[in-house]
Amino acid sequence: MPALTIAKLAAEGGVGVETVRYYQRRGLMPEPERPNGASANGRVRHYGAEDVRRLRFIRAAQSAGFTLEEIGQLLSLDATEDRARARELARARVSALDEKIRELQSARDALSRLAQVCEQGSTRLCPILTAFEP
Amino acid sequence: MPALTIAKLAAEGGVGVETVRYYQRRGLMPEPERPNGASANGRVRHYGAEDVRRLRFIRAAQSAGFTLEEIGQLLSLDATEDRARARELARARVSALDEKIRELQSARDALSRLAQVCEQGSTRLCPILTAFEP
DNA sequence: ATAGGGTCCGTACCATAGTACGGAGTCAAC
DNA sequence: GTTGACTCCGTACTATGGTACGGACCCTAT
Repeated sequence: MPALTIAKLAAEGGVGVETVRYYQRRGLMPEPERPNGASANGRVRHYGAEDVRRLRFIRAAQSAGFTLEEIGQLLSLDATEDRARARELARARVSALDEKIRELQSARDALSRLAQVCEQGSTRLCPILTAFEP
Repeated sequence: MPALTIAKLAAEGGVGVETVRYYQRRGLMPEPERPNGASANGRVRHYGAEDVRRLRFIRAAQSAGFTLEEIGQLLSLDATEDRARARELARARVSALDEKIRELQSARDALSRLAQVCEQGSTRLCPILTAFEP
């Protein structure tokens, strides 16, 4: 356990320090105990490998389209081991992703066609407004 | 040209009236001339097929990941017929979409595996936190 | 001619996900 | 034993894309 400071943790997760603190406020990241020893308030906290995993999970789940709210649910499900609910959330997101992927794929194809048609030197128009029409 | 009111136009585009007005404020939708006839201020505006196309384009471009800012650029490019720039924007977005699609696909697969593993009655754990780990 | 529903317009408010700031405390190195 | 970088904490502000509200006005049907 490498005993990271918040800046190191943030770097491991590819985010800024303020973002980690924001996740703490939202209850997504734990606020570790301050090592009790001196003036009660203001001691520096340290983080370990678990925190890095958790932070990376949050980022990955975000890129999978979960909101921070939903990610909070997932994290507590992970603690309570409510498999049924977890499966439900995962399946719902898979469906949403399938639809989103189809949508992006069709947008991608439309834009790709547009770029072709708008080739420099082409005599045809560049029909931006109708690019997405079926 | 069917002469739509703003509510009909919004319905055609699948958005709310307030959203159309928001797009007008942002300069994405034209604010049609008021039919001059009576008290100068406060006449009801009418919209036609062009407006419907424009509104639908905005929604489609949004789902392709363009921001409203970029959509504004696309719309003015459409007016000026700057093909080179249009091609550039389209190509950039195609690349971004390709990457996004790959990302979503891999998230989808991870979640799909998770849902399988979290099958009810399964004796295995439901490893939410590690779902996205390679 | 009047009632109701829709429009117009400005301004305010919302949710999401951060980002910035300022003052105080802490810690490691020199 | 002080300097400089970093931490802690609360509060405020940002960007994006809307949504809501309220008072005035308009328009159509009855």
